[in-house]
Amino acid sequence: MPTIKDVAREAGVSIATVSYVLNNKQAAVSAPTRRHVIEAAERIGYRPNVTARNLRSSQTRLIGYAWYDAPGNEAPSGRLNSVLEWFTFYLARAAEQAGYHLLTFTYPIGEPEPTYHELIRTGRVDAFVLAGTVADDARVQFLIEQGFPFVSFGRSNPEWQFPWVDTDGKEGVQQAVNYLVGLGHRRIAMLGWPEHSLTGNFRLAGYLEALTQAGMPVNPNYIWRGDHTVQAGRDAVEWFCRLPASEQPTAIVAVSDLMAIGLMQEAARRGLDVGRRLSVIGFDDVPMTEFLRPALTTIQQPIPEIGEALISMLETVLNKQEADVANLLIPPRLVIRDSCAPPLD
Amino acid sequence: MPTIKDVAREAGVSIATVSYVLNNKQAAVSAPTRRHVIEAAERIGYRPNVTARNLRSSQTRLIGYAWYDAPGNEAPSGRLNSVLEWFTFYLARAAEQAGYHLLTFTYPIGEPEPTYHELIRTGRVDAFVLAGTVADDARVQFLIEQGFPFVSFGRSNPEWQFPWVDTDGKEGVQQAVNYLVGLGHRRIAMLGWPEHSLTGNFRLAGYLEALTQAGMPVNPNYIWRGDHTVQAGRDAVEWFCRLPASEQPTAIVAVSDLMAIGLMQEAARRGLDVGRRLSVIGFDDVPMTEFLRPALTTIQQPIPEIGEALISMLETVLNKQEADVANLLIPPRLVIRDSCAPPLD
DNA sequence: TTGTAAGCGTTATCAC
DNA sequence: GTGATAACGCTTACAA
Repeated sequence: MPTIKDVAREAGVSIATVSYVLNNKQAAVSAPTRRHVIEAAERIGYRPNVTARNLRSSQTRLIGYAWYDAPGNEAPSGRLNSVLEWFTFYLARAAEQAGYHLLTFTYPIGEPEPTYHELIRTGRVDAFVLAGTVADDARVQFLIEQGFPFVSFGRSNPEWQFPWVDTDGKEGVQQAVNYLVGLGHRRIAMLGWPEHSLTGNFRLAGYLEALTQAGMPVNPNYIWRGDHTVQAGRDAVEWFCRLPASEQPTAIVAVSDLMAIGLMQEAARRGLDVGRRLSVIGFDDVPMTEFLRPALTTIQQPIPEIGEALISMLETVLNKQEADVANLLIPPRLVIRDSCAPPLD
Repeated sequence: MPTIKDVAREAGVSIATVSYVLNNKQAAVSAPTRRHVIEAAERIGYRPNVTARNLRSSQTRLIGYAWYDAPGNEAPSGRLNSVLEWFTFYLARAAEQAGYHLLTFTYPIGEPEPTYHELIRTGRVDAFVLAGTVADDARVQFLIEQGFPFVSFGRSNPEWQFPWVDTDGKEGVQQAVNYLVGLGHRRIAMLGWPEHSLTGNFRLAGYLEALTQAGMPVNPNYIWRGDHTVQAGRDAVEWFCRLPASEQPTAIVAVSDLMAIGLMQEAARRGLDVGRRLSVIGFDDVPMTEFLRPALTTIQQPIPEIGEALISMLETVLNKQEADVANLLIPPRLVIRDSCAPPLD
């Protein structure tokens, strides 16, 4: 590989001049010299060595990103959060446009700190992007403690000050419930996540808010909590079907597409015609949803925007000494397909 | 961050000695000195700076991996190849165990070379891992041309010599067909990919081979080709249903789970009881498959092994001057679930 | 306007 | 056994 010395020799100037020209730093380089340098660089196909540049400027232009965060994600059956997978593409692309690359890594479940710490101490990365943060997230806590730059896709404890971007799950579910109310539904149920789930609680809050705004009472029987699995969706249907016929919900909003799929499966199995007799709305717009029968109406996360927002936020964090913490809540979009209809009765 | 100088000062030795001890290179360091150095390093929490080390040893310990390779992969509807997504986890982990990290990047569809070239010329990575290679793959061709180290998950043109690991798709489909034959099926169809698909052709070869070995004739009507979409699966059912009733297949092997899902959907819509009246086998063992009704019998790719094999192959490529090209075909495994039964008639 | 040279944090060659 | 020191390829302060 040609080095800066080769360019200098080729152009008949010093390496400093080459550096000036190629970095557009010092304006005071004569036009002819500049041209010679550029042509020489072009001629011998010179590109600055990233490692050397990094060493000199004590940075890496690498952003650490751990792909797998939730327990159980290793087996195929656990690998169902396609949203995060889709997310990485946009994150990587946004990073590249900002002159960074993603360094993706893994860590043992439940013990993130050593891995993050090692990456920091060896100067491997300039910053981290977190995803799938939870309440009391150990990574957030650790990175705040270390004072190491990071941004997060997802919130954590409200008392922790750190830069994050998140989907406004509350707003999303509100849209969904409003849509169902507009369709004429009065018995609307919510399939949520366990109470410790931050994200689940935001989404549930949207459900409650929308009902309140519509002047509808909250029926505790209409809130069923389960894990992020297909089975939880099936269980929910079983639960709702146990209610007296006149009390059974005519529409269900699920906190995730995966659970909505379980909902649809079990409803179909029981002869409940989803999209007619029962309306279902998911959350995420996971790839599969549009191929379901009926195609699932769902709340689409603004994944590309989130990726871009995170990187732009990270640039701010990285450039400013004074990191005034910014947060960004991006409203999702209700994608209306075929799984909802006005109630039959 | 403490540097090697700090350790030297703390231990009262020179930086050379510190380096010797920490790299276990020169045996000739007295035991007490060695101990002092190790303790000093421990005490001040020293870890060698990766960038400096890399510059000195002209390597990066970074493996470039482009996540998104196939056209149409950007939109959620295109992002359906969860196998590749699952794969990355194991690839990243194997890389880490070998002392490397994955640098993930993206490139404009149809124009990979400039991105790969830039990564090479700037000395960003030591090697690449390719995935989703196709016939006449531009990346393979380019990297061979450049003589830059890489390994590939997937084959390409047979006349090109390069290190790859692949699932033995032929063997996998043979297993599937043998299983169906054992169940008593005589009218077995295959849902394949278009003719230009290398992977598709390997899998189809398994179908043909198995039929031949079972002494069964090949009925051209039993081979339907389509894209890697759910819709292709639906179309296939339509096609097979157009055949005279006595000729209609009692079992179908699909070249991918996604297409098998389309198969199942359309069959169900037509009242064809999958798992009883019609047997279906997929390929990949994508996450969703076990939650389908009936749970899909499918050919599971040995993803973790492939990731590990690739990294171990890459280490060979990276360490040997003389890169004698190795290839590895790993047999997949038939995962029997509920979508197959003996034929009814 | 351009060149000299220091220095980023290592590793490794050579003295001693 | 251990310590100076050169070198990796670059950026940048300072000198010319």
